[in-house]
Amino acid sequence: MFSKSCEYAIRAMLFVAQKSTPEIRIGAKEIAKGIDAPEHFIAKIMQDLGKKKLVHSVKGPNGGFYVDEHHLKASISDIVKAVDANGIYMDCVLGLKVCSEETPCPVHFQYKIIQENIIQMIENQAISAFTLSLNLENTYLK
Amino acid sequence: MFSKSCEYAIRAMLFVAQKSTPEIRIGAKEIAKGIDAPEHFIAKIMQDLGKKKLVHSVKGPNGGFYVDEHHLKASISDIVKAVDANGIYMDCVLGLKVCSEETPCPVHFQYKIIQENIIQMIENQAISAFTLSLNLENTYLK
DNA sequence: TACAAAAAAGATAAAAAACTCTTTTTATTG
DNA sequence: CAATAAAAAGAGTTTTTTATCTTTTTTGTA
Repeated sequence: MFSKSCEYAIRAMLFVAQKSTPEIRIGAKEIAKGIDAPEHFIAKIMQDLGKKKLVHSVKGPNGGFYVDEHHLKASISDIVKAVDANGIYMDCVLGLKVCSEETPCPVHFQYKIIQENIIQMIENQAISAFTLSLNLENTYLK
Repeated sequence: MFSKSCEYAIRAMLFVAQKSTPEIRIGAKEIAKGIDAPEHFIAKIMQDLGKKKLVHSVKGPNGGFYVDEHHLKASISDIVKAVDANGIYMDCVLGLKVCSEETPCPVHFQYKIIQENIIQMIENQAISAFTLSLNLENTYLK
């Protein structure tokens, strides 16, 4: 459904949302450990999320990544769009170049409902909504 | 969601189901044209579906692929399992190694419903059920 | 029996995704 | 100001996926 990069990006972002404040930044190494992902790969992904303005980054000693109130209002879909583009919104589940109400693939109408549910899953909660249950250890990132 | 190979496999199988009988076999080239996919790649995929007993194949002049009554009772999920293994049934949508009711990822319970819908989409109709609307040109494979 | 058609098998190639390493830049702190 | 910590940048590697090409085997038919 999502690329490995995107899975890591989502988990990394949720981790930073849970652990960081503008004063307390989280380094790539710590993120990698926190979500059980390869360190250098996470570094690249975080760099990307920084470019796309989904997180802040600070260089130098005590630097790292953090999110502010604004970032916390983003949704998982913002991460997905940044990393995997709009495939989830656009692409036919059977790979047809065009698949529409007029020229549907054999599962078009069944998939449409699933797609709407996926979109709801990634759009209808802000990043901030996930931190509570992470803190309570009701949900996990590794 | 599915690999490219799996998308092709599903479309190829539906195409063969629509066009073949035990007497009238469909060649890899014809399948490739019929679903707009690369010929040699389709040949490999069909070879695979043959090994996995999802289609029959006949060598030599007038040979090709066909499905019988038994094959028509299979579902898309049988193709998916043959080509992509059981990821759709098993894997965490955020890539956690273990993701369960006890140690769920942050979207576990939302995704669970989606996953059930996906499984229903690929399990609850036999291959034979798709040929009618293909024949009526209410659905398309390319 | 010779030829041709088609899949099977296997090798190879190209592209993309996943992952790693090195160097540079920036900033903090002793 | 020197040392150090951390991200940025960029190059490189490995693995997987996608796709192609060539040779072999099988089989029907002239």
